Amino acid sequence: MLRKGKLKATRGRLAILATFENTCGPLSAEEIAQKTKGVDKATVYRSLALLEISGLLRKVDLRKHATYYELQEHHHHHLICQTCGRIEELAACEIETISKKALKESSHFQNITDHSLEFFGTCKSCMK
Amino acid sequence: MLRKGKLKATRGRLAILATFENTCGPLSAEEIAQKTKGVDKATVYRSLALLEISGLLRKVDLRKHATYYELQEHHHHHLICQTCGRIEELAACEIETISKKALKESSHFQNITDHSLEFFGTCKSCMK
DNA sequence: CTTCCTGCAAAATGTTTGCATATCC
DNA sequence: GGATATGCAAACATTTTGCAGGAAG
Repeated sequence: MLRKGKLKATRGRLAILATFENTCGPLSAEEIAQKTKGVDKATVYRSLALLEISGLLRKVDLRKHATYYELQEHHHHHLICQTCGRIEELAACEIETISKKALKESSHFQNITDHSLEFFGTCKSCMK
Repeated sequence: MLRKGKLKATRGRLAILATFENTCGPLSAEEIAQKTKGVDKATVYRSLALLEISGLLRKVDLRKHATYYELQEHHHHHLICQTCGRIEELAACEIETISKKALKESSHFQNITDHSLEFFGTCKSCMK
């Protein structure tokens, strides 16, 4: 898995990836550092950056102060409750068309390599 | 403009809004504090939070460490160059359909009030 | 005149860096 | 063995908070 990203399989990185696999949903750097015992915070930040560049992880925008990451397994987006923070995963994504139109409309961009799409709203239990 | 958001029209808030109108594109809290002379950083952060809640400003995800805001005038999204950070504004947004499908697909959410959609890629001058 | 806003200073939080040592291939 | 990753501690950046005085409705 790490070799696919052209990265050395070190203890720290393996531990971080293991943490992701034992959790569902996005994690902040802080949370990862906490859950991954025996790995320094600095290493966590450095690893997250590398893992993101090599495409194993992806940043998620939750509109919080901290940076969140999740495993780049299948492409998907999120529904985030603005009240309690609950996160639901959305399977479908039909954004390719929009993306192509965006590039066509653009005057200065050569290509689009990535996008972020998150929906914010209220979940049923916060609604009452 | 502030009254529409049920906020007092204070010196600080007026100054911050003025800064936005004198600039094009998203601004970070830091940048606003710098450009808006005579207003304290703490006031800037407090005001930005309020202005966002009342819908006059909106957060923008640029995948940088700092939080960016922009005036909530017309609805639009951005194209962000991953190399130089150049930002282009996209006029069109046909995401309503996707949003409705997302809500239908969801099991726990009552409504969707907002979304964030940004495209990341490379601009022509960074391509060579 | 009452409520809310503001500045200042300090603290909390989140992230990055330098350097010596340890680890991976 | 050589390049790269790690831990530790310290620096840095960003955001939040407490409190006393000031401004808006």
